[in-house]
Amino acid sequence: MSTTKSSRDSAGIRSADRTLAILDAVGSAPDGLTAAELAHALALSPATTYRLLATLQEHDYLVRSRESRYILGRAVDELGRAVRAQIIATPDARRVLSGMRDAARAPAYLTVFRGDDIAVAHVADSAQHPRIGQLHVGFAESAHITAFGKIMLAEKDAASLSRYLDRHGARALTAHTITNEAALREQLDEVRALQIATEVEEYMPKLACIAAPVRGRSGRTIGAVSVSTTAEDFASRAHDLERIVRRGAWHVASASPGI
Amino acid sequence: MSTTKSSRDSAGIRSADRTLAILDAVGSAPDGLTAAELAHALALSPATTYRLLATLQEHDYLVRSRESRYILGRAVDELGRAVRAQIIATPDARRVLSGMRDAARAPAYLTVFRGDDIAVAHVADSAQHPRIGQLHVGFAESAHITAFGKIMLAEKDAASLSRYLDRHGARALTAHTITNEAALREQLDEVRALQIATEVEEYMPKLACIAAPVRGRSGRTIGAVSVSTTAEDFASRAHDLERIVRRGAWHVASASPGI
DNA sequence: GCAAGATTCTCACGATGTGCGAAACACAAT
DNA sequence: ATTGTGTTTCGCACATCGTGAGAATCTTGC
Repeated sequence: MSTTKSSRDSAGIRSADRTLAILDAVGSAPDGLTAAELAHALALSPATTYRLLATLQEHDYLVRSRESRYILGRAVDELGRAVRAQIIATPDARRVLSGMRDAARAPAYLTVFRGDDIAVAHVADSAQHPRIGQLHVGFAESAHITAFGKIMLAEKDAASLSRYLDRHGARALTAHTITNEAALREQLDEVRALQIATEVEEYMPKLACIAAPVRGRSGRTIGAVSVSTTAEDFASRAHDLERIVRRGAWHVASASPGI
Repeated sequence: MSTTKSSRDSAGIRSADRTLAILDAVGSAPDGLTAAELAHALALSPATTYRLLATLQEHDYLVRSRESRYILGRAVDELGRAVRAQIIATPDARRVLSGMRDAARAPAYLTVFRGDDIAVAHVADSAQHPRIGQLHVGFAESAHITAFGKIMLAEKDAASLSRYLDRHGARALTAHTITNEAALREQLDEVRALQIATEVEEYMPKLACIAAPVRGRSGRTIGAVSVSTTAEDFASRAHDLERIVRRGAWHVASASPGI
C-alpha cells in the first residue's frame, strides 16, 4: 500500500521535509493519492496533512482531481521544463554535436555532471540517425552501462562511486551488461588510463557506443561526448569514431565559457 | 534583479511556502541562484536560507553547481516526468487519436482539465503530419487562441474564466488573435451553442484548428479533441473535419473508464 | 598573508506548526 | 427523508520547531 519505503527522518526543516515527501509520494503514484492515503503513508495527522496540501495547492504544485485525489499540478510541469532548460547545452556546444553526428554518421550525445548525478545535455540525432532508446535531455539512469556513464563514473572517487552504485543499482539490460562491481571498477581504471570508454551491446543488443571526456580549464572532467552506432559498424570504424569523439570533446570544451 | 514579483504572503504553512518559493525562484533563473540572492529575493535571513537549501538538497530537489549556485536537481526532473505520466492519455484514447489523425490526414490532439488549468494529454502526429509548434504533453499556455482552448474555456463559469484570463493574459500571436475579452466571451457563447470550436490563423499564420468537447457520463465537458491543418485545407474540408472531431470526441469518451 | 565573502554555529525567544477532539460537510445506501 | 460512513474543517492549548542576530569558522581572490 505505502508508496515509499524511506521513512527515516532526514535532518532538515520538518515542514519542508514533509512538503517534499508529499510531492515525492504523489509523483510516484500514477493516479495520485487521497489525503487519507498521504496522511497514512507519511504518518501525519489529518489536520496537518490538509494544511500542507492546501499550501501545495495554493502554489499550483498539487491539484485535486475528481474523487478528491491529489495529483501533480501546473507548477511541477513548469519546474520540469525549467530543469531541462537549465541542463541543456549551449548553442555552441549543440553545433559541435551536430558536426560530430554528421562526421560519424551516427547520433552524438553530450552529458554533464549535475551534483552527484549525470545528465544528458543534448542529443544530436536526425531522421537518418535516430537516437538510441528513450534518451532525452534530463537526468540519466543506469550510467554504468553506457560509454558516457563510464567516463563520468571514472571521474568519481571511490566513496562517491560507491554511493552512486548503491543508489542506482546495477541492473543488467543485456547478456553483456557488467553487473560485477569489481569488474566495473577494473574497467574504470582502463577508462582512466586511456581517456576513452566504449560499450558494446551492454545497453542494447546490436548497439555500441564510444565516449571521450570533456575537460575544463582546470583539467577536471566536466562531462563526456559520445556517439552510438551498430555493433557491426563499430567493429570496423572504431578508430575513426575514437578520433571523432576525442576531437568533439576538445571542441565542446573550447566552446564552453569558463570552467 | 528579483525574479518574481509575487511577495504577498499566501496563507499556508510558512516553511512549506518558503520551500516552494525557493523552488520557483531557482526554476525561473536560467543559471540558478546563489544563497545570498535567494535570501534577498525572499527576504530571509542567511541562516534560514541555508537551512532550507540544505533540506532541498537532501531530497535532491536542488544541487549546487560550481560557483556555489543552486540549480534544480534530479528529483525535479523525476517529478516532471511523473506529471507527464499522470497527464498522458490512456492507450485506448491514444488509439482513437491515431485513427483521427489518419482519417483527417492531420495531427490530432486530446486535451483535458487539470484543476483550473488545461493540459495536453496526447498528440497523435506522424512524419507526414507533424504537430503544430511546440505542443507537447503537459500544461498548455495561451488557451484562448486555440480551438481546444475555446472548448474548455467555454465550460468555465464567468468567475473561473476571469481568473484564468487574468493569470494567462491574452497575448496576441498573429493579426487574427482575439485580444478583446468581450469578443472572446461572445465567441465562447457561440462555442457553447454549436458544441464546436474553430480557430483560423489566430495561433499561427496559415494554420487552422477545429475542436469538439469530450463529455463524461455526467454530461460535463471533461476535455476536447481537435485536429489542426492548413487554413487553406480547412476552408475546403471544414465539414469533414467537424464530423471527424465530433466522432472522435464520442469515441474518446466511450474509451474513458468512469467519469 | 590579508581581506572580503560565504557558510556554519550557538543560543534564547516565541511564533508557528502541531495533534487532538469535536463539529460541519458530502455523499451513498436504505 | 434518514441514517451512516467517510472526508474535511475548526478551535484550542501546548511545546516543538523554526527563527534571526551575531559570533565564529571556512573559502576564495588577490
